[in-house]
Amino acid sequence: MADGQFPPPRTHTNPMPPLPPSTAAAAASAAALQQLESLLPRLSTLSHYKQYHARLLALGSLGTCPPLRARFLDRLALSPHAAALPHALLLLRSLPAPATNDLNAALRGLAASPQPARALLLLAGRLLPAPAPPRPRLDALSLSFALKAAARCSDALATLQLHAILVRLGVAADVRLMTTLLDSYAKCSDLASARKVFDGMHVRDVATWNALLAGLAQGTEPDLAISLFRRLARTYWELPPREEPNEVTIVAALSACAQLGALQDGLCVHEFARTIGVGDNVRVRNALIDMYSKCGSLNRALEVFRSIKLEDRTLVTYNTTIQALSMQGHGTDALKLFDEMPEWIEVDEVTYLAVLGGCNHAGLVDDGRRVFNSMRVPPSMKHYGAIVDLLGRAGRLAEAHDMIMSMPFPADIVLWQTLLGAAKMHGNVELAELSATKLAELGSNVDGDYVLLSNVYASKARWADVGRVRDTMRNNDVKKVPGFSYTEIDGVRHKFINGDKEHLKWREIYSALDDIVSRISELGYEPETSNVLHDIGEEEKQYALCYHSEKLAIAFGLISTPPGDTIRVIKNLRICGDCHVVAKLISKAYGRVIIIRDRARFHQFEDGECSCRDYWTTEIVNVAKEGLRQQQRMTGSSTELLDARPTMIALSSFTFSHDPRQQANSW
DNA sequence: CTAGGGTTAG
Repeated sequence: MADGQFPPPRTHTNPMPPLPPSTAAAAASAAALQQLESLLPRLSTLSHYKQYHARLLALGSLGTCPPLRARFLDRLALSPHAAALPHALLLLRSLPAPATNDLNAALRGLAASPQPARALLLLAGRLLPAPAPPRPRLDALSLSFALKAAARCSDALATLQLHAILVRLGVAADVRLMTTLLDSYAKCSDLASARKVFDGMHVRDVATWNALLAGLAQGTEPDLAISLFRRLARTYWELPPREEPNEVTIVAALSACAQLGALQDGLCVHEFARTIGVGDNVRVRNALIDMYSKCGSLNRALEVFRSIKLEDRTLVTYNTTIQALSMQGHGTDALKLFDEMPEWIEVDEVTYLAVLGGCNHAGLVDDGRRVFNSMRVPPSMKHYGAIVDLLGRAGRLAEAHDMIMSMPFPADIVLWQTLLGAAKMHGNVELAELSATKLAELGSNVDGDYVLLSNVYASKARWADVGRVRDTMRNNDVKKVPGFSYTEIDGVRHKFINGDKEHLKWREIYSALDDIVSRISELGYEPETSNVLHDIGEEEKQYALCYHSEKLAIAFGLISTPPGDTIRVIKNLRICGDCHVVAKLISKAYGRVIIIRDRARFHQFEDGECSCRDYWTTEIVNVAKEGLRQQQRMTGSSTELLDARPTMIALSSFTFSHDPRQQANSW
């Protein structure tokens, strides 16, 4: 059958005629159906699917054999072929009376598609043109697929509505469905609701625990994730019935440790993984590489990498290890590993991001360009971000700007921030102004942008312009991104926020900082106050700078560990230029190795030098990146919506199986 | 028959 040659869609006003009641015909049809059934698993090309569809039509089986029809629809909707899903929807539309399983097949396919929001539209009856065919009853499976879709487009409102519907539908005791619900809340960044669902479940299994654990780990609560993991691990030693943690538990827990840079916890999770016998699992090992690398132990990370047999390594194994080398500034090694990847592993966009990052951190500009030019996948915004940073940082501002201009899509906020940072670094007023203009157009209103622009003006002594930027800041209610740092002492994490006095020992810490400043002043330290944004006096500026969270963490580390011990600090943003200078001087004055992991990479300070060779000290504040990404995920997934209204899934439009009065009437 | 949880990312 040629493309698009289906009979016109049937509606409830134009139903499929019933087959004649002939026993001979029925027998023949039964044999044909059996044959079709055995053919189902072997369908692969779109042509196969169309031929199959044609045969179902010819046999009249679309109406008489709903189970086969639904299974066919399910396979069709999930087929990777681009035209398969639209075809499945066409088929669904042609059914005079779709069954629950037909709907579920389409929901499943849409939920897994690049536009998951369309699954919600289908559920709300807004994907089928009027007059819509009668809609089938929903079951737990329908909601499971819909929740998956809601999670994939971070639609918190849809998750809430689906929660209401599943309660009304009487399936709120279904462990799998409730786990999906929990997961959806977590993926929509509503961790409070995810926890409530967890707490309200009378029966849980390991997947339920894992869903909450992963949600906390990847959200804003890695500390809670580790507590939850401890709770789960404890039950392992109890008598059955108990939860059996598995490799998924381990991967999620390692992810929390990686985010926190919690080496002690990470080592415990590794030990526990061996105890429960999943220490050899590749995904566990991939997560171990990441955990060790983010905890600053590149050696342990590489040890795990080498322990994975060549044939067991996956794309993620390489991506993670290349990223580990990149973060430590080992760009040449990252490139080498990239070149050594077995040819049977197809590289992806993450591989390129890791390699380009490695070139960037090591200042390998030409290698980076070469890699970018030889990319085997179309470069995304992030790849352009990496190459623009690479070129801009190296002072090749014109090339960086050309790169932005040559992109097949308009630059986003982060990209202009990158160019602005580069313009600041190299004192290019024109590009700084251009970037700032674009940032204003795009609605960015974060302190870092203004600071960079005002610094460029200040470097050219254009004080009137500096004042203008400050006025704009005052008028615009500028957002500030709170910077914080952690340091771990004897397995306990201490968190510091800029200028905070929450720590029990804050007096000692501040007095230690005063000592530090006077001691490194003898080595020639002068505070670099131009980085402080507030419109405040010089003395206050020094004060604000002096108590950056990483300085508090270093000072605390210095007074809490024996002389000679390495001080490790983790920071959420990029380290500022002044803190970088201070860390170098402390490492010299106090004979300490200081390792700071910032948003982008590791800095290892030793004897007055940093492993980044001062190539990586600008203070671009890549704020709101998470929020931005989420926003892009949502809008990206909604581009093909019929309209921009939120998908309201009206409770009143459903029939509920436990209500006999409504059950009889299937719309 | 068809469902849930996982690592890498400017």
